[in-house]
Amino acid sequence: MSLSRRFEPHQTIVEEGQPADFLINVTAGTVKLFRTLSDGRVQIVGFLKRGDFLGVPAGGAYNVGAEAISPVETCNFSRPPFERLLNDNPTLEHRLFQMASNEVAAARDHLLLLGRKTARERVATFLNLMVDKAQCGHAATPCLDLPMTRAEIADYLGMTMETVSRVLGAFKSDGLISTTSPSEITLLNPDRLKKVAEGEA
Amino acid sequence: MSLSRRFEPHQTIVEEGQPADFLINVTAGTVKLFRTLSDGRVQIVGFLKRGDFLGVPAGGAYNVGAEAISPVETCNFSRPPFERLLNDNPTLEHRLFQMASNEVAAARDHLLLLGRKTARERVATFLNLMVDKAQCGHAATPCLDLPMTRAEIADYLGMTMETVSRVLGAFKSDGLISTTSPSEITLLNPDRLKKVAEGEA
DNA sequence: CGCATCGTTGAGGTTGGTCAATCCCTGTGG
DNA sequence: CCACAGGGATTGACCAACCTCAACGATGCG
Repeated sequence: MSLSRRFEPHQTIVEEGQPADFLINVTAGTVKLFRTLSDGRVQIVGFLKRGDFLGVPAGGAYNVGAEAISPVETCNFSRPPFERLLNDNPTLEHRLFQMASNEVAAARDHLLLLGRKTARERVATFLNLMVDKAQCGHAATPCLDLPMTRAEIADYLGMTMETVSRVLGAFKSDGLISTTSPSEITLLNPDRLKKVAEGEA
Repeated sequence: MSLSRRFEPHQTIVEEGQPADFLINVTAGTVKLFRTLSDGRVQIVGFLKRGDFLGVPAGGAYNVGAEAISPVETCNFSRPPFERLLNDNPTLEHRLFQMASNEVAAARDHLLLLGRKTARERVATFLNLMVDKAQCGHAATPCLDLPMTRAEIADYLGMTMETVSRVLGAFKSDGLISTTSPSEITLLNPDRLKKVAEGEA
């Protein structure tokens, strides 16, 4: 009833509009979820990490595509037995309901970002978000290892990779961050970065 | 345990960050949900109509503000008894879970819109969405009566009211819509408008 | 009738996008 | 060991979509 699978970076996990036969739990790695327009424009709607679910109800088809960013392991539950499990186990459904509610809340933050924030604010918000997710935030100058490319960051933030790159460059000049490689970013001043993210700097 | 309330247009229903003491069910009218930045920028994250809920879990505080657009009636459930009701009634929780999943799907459409669509595409998408919600879509040339102002449409679409106005003007010149008053819009060519919404025209 | 709110229209500016060249790093094969 | 290829990242010059600011028109209400 549960099936384990592996995916390499760039590999497709589910395609938009595909019948949602499985409920997928990510057990390792990072996954991007996205929606696309017919001419190729992409919007990444979220990243999944260990413990996150994909394919929660929402009708008979996945409403997003999913692709592995780093090497990914998943645990796939075929739907009918899973639905039965839910019926017999209200606590589990309660748990999923909580997760769905958190997703709604996260989506609303994302909507504010895409609808109303400037490029600087978007990138700053993104960095803060990544720090929170990585739970390395207790350090005075937390250090990130981003699994995604500049283009993927751009697709998450509703901008172009060039602008992402320029803004990160500006943050470096401003002494807000430092980098060893493109994927390794240290936040030199988390407090100020939080203010930038909210448009207060 | 359940409390009925009325709100006039412009009246605040809940404030962002307020403790979420009630779960609110809209029984009549239209409500806007929004998030704001400290400098006054607003993003509307959704509209509620009859049957929609506000204040579903998501922790101890509302993560959005809510304001009446048209005269609104609500039914407020104080939280502790409602939680008990949920525990005793898995079917009800199942129902709310479905609604939350639908909300996630809607939010993802909205993210694609805000992150990647042009002004024309945004307005076209909005009109289509309103037709669907109003269920007057079976007519060959469905007619809308929008309860919200141009500024509110703009805040939903992540643009300015001027641009909304200009795009609607362009749609009129293109023969896509006609208007009797600013709030009354007839879709003269729903099929083509759908294509515009997806960037295929 | 006059005020207030909403909507429309116009002129001009700015942010971020586009297009293109270059850099950097890593892996590969001669 | 080094040349080269290829993907990602960076940088620059230019451009356009949309925003800003401001004036004006319509509608409704006291």
